[in-house]
Amino acid sequence: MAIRPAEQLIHKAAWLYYAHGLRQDQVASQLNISRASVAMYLRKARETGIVNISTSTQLFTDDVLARKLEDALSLDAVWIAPENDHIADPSTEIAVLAASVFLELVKKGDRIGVAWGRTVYMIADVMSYADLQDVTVVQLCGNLGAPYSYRPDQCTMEIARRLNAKGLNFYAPLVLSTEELARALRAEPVIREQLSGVSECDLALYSVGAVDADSHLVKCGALTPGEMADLRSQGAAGVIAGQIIDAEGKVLDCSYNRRVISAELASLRAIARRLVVVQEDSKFEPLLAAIAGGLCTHLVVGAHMAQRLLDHAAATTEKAS
Amino acid sequence: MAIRPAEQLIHKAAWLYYAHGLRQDQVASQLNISRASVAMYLRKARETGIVNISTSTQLFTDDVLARKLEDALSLDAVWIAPENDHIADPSTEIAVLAASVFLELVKKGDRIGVAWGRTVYMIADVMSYADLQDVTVVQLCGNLGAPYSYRPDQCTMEIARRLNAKGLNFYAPLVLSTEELARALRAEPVIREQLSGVSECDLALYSVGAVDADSHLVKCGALTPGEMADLRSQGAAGVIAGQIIDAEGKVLDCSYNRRVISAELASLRAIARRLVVVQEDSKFEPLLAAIAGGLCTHLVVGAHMAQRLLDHAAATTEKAS
DNA sequence: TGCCCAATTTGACTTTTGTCGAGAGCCGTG
DNA sequence: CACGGCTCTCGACAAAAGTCAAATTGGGCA
Repeated sequence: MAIRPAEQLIHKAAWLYYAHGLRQDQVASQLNISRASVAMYLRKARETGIVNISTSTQLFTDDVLARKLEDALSLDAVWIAPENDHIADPSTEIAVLAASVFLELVKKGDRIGVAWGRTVYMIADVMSYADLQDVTVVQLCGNLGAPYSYRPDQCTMEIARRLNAKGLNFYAPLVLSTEELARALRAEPVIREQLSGVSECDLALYSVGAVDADSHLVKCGALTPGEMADLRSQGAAGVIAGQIIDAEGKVLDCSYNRRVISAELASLRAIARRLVVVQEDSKFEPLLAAIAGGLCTHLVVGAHMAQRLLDHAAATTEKAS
Repeated sequence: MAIRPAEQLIHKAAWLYYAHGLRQDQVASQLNISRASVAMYLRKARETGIVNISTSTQLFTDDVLARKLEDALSLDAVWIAPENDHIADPSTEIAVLAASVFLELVKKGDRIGVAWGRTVYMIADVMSYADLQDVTVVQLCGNLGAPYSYRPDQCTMEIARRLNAKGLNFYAPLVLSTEELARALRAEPVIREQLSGVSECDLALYSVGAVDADSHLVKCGALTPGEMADLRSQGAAGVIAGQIIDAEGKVLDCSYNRRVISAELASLRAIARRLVVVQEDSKFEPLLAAIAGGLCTHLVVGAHMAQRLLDHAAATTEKAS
């Protein structure tokens, strides 16, 4: 496959069609090819991000509820996906919205930290292609060896691919069996560099995990259901980038956390824009914990969750006064 | 006209169509309106920048000629509009390309300085709409009272409108009749603030004017053809933001320049990205002057001009060695 | 050189989209 | 309260875009 001429043609076709507003048949005659080919080239152009179609997500911030939430929780921006409507699947809706929001937050030259989870992978999956050449996507936490399709490195690479950006992976297990080994591995130059580079990110994308038997930590074998229950009784409230946090959003003092290879929460907090996306209503407490810990500046949730958060905030304020 | 519900509908339609990939009839049934209305909403959405379609201008930098020029003239980036092709009008082609390049260079939160001229207005005219709320467009030089449709304030406002950004105009004549008056006016707080704010811009857009009887300075009555010829014999090589520069790109020491209200060249040079667009082949010397004076980091020209610049650079290097 | 395979291109067909004039709803005005 | 004038909306038609199987091209390999 001669890649150069093909690429050139796609570019030219896209240019004439989208920038000049010619019709497909006019493009075809300019380039001396058939209209069908033009249609195909244009599809490729859209798929590869040579052309970029994006919709403003302003609508979802304009929502009064979103504004209230921003005030109540001191967040920089909140987007609320409608759920009342007859839309097929609310969790998909949230992911689609999150993908748009994410693309709107990315700027040229940005360094983006990406964590791991079903939500993040779902966002990557519905994200449209863009052409941001000098963007770097870095992985925030170690890998889980499980055969799941949403491994941390895959999330990172998929998002990097969609953005036409550089992906920076690091290959270490998320959890090790002993604290000593984790310490030693963290001291490895390759790993240390990656982890210390996290705080230089301009944007982070992650979800928050629940502390229950459904958690990926359990499903992937990092923790047994029993251990999870133990952690819960010790005050575990949620999971961020593979680490267990308590209700205040601080790292829980436990053996598990000491065995994890992941970006420190302080590094995450050093990132100016931290986009948290939550799909499941059941992750209410974990999300509260993340917000309490200052791990979230930008939030995408469903209407349901938004209302619960607002009610909670109102109740807390009332109690305090 | 109830503006809220209409806007909401446009947003929703655009969202369902572009983000979710639904067909127009599906969108129509979701929103309980006719497909024809959906089509109309979508057009409005495109026109107002609620959706954004942009094509990568990478193709035009990939050009070997562009790369050579970047090296030869030490520019950050060069885009070359093809002229050999059977494309209708090369100057329109350059303007369309420049508009795309400009949009690609703008980042969120940017402050953009815009000067004045036929070229700049033409770029504004073909520029597609975008939704960049926290961008500010500032006017770089005073106004000419002439009835031309490309007055500095109009250039600024038009570009601001296209970007859905804030436009910052200042109302002073470009040229005054005495040097004292110009000095006094420059000292006015409103004007001083505007001019000193120029160096804080992140991006500038301007063209360069020729020193001849066709110049707008002559057409608008700021200078007589005779005065222009005089300036030329004194070493005037071009016009940038209403100011006359010599072949080295320095402000020419003349009464005219002292009577002008415009951003100082030093302020312009303080702007990180200075996009210069030249349409006419006749502006070769003015462009050389602008480049010599470091007033240009990003350049959009036609293939013809590009070749001339490269030949000139090669000749100069040869002579020097 | 000639053959084969894969990728690309094409023409014909279907589906989707854009557009236009007619009609309906709405508001301020006389 | 009836009357233009206005915009918004709809249905129907025309134009454009998407799709698919068949044909062609080109390049590697025996």
